[in-house]
Amino acid sequence: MLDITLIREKPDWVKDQLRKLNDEAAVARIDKILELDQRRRALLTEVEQLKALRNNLSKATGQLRGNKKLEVGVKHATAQAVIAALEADDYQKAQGFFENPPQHGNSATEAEFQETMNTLFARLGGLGDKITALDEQVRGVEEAFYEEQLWVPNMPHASVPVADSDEANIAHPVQGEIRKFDFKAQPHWELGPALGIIDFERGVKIAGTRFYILAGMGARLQRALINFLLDELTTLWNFEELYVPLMVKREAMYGSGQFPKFVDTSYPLADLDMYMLPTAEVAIANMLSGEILDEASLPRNYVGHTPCFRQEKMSAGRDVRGIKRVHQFEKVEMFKLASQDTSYDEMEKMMQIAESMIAKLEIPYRRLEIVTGDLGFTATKKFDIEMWAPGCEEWLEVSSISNTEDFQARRANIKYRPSDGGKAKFVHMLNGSCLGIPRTVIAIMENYQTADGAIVIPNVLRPYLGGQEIIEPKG
RNA sequence: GGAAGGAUGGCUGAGCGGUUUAAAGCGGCGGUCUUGAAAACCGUUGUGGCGUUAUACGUCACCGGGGGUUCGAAUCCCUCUCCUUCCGCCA
Repeated sequence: MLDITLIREKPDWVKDQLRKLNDEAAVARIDKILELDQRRRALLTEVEQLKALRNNLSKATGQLRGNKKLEVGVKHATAQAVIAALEADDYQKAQGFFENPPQHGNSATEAEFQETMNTLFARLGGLGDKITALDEQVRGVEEAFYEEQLWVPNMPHASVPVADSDEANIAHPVQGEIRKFDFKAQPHWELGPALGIIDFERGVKIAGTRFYILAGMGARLQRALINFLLDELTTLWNFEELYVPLMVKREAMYGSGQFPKFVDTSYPLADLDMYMLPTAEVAIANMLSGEILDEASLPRNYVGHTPCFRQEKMSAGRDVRGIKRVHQFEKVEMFKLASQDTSYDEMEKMMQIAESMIAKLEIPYRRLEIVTGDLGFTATKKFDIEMWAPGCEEWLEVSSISNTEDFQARRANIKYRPSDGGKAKFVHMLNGSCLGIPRTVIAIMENYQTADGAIVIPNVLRPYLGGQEIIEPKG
């Protein structure tokens, strides 16, 4: 969610940014938002004035009734004067009578005074009805106002290259050696079944297309990789490991920005209003919602390993072979909450961490700087890290590192108290994979394959596999 | 799954339909005193929205969430969530 003050003060600038993101629909929403904002503020001013009056009049009425110092006659005369003012819709004047009661009372009895008070209560009811009606209008306008804002993406950082499509993303130099093969490198969807470590047919049999089973050393290799990554992150890089719910409430999906725009890519649970986790980011981003953190506790580094569940409707028919794009996959996710001054430094650190893992796995990789047209909904700036897969002959996105600045923090309402004691500010929230597991498995299989279809296990993973060095065909 | 009791500011805890602003204590912050500290004393203390002459002032909302009753709700009613205790079941 954007800061409404920004939209109010620089609407044209905001629209320009949205055009860089190719989001014409959001551009149209800006005028709608401004209009709703105006209506909302006008209504608020009106209803709050009435509420202030009601508060004063109700309080004064109660005090008059219980007042033991004034004679009944004076109280009765006051009530009558107030009633007359209310009938003329002159609330200020009514208030004045409470503050300065008439000098001389009449000869009313206690019973007559109570009777008159009941009339006074009834007159105040009219004010209450007006307030109720206005409150309803306010509620309607605010709902529409909020709903519109939910569809507006984050603003790109000034440093993000402006371009329309992902084809313009800027590739940084390749790190590591791209291996030269003296035989035809096979794709993992050939290697896996031949070695008996990936079973596509039986995965599809039980769950449908884009599901698969890892078997034997395939499953163990995945588990070794996950353990390697978690161990590095927790012991070397000071990340706190989290085990999180794999199903989350609807609010969580809104908080991290998946909803409302990407409802279609989620797996809802029938009748429960809960959703299968599309990424650990959703769970971790919402974990601290509504809280105010101490600046001294920032940055907070979290790592969560979870399965991720995605419908992948957007890419129906694409990447259907192998385990590159599937409905359920493992991911080790880094998540940071940082102060506003440090978030881009923290972003750079996250990239270096992810790259250090890939370097240790000894797989060639490169950084990809994402242009405006490919930024996505929540990020101000994004880098992908890609591994080379010589079998399918493509660069595989194994990590995507985003700074969302305060966009998610506004939705989830997470702030920090600055060390100098000033007003609470929204935290900056960053997320980045380290790493996407199936694609890393693909890269390992294809880079480490031998001429006879075996797979050498990367050095750093061997301790996790009882020292085993190679996965060989059976028999 | 059943029964009962709860949920109040950073924390403890009073208030249970109107008697100035949610009492009091603890903690935090600032100050006085002190060579320094402690103690004591004084002052101060949350979040969000709206308005304005905008580090300030005014105003509205917030006592677990939502809805209702009422002229007026922390207080009464409904509902949901969570917590505690007891019973049942259980990896």
